[in-house]
Amino acid sequence: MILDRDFYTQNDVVSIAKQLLGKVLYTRIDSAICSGIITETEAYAGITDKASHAYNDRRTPRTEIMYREGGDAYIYLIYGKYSLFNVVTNKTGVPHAILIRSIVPFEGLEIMQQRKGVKPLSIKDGIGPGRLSRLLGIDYRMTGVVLNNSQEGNAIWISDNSINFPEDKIQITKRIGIDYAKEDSERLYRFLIDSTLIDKH
DNA sequence: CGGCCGATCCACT
DNA sequence: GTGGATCGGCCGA
Repeated sequence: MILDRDFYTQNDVVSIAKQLLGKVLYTRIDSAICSGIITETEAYAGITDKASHAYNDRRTPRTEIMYREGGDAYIYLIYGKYSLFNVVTNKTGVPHAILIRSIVPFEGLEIMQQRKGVKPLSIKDGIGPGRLSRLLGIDYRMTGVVLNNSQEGNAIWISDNSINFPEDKIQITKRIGIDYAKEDSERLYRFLIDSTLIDKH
């Protein structure tokens, strides 16, 4: 079941970040469908959160996407190399977003392996936010797309496939790589579940 | 314009 | 553990 606007427009971005664990992120790029089970997320709480691109109500051509109604993709380029994938949440005008930090590759493994710039998938090393976009074929130029699969051509969406894991094993920590956010870097906005605890059916 | 910097990753010591 | 890659976004002049 595909997550719809009602899911993304909930008003607690931190709660949504937790709910996204175990959901399945899909892409259809050049007709090829790939997916990964979400195992790590981070909430970014808009204008009051120093770690957010929209901190202090900073509206720019890039961050304008975050001000849209929840359910669109906010994707941006970092370090000149990596496209980081976020989902926009909350109602129009509230620039909340959630970074998807890690997945377990699920469907379309062969296609993922063939993508340009993708290193071979190995069991041991993790898949971070930059690598997961490479694997799924997500590019920062797709920012602003609606998260559904009804459109023609390329698409991104997230589905609830009833994948189970022990809720009490969710780890909650500070966010990664945002020391510049000072006191807001202390917020416990990161959620992750060990990939070995996921029941893929 | 010019200059700084980043919600990362990987090669190398 | 450390530093370099690499380039768009943002800000200040």
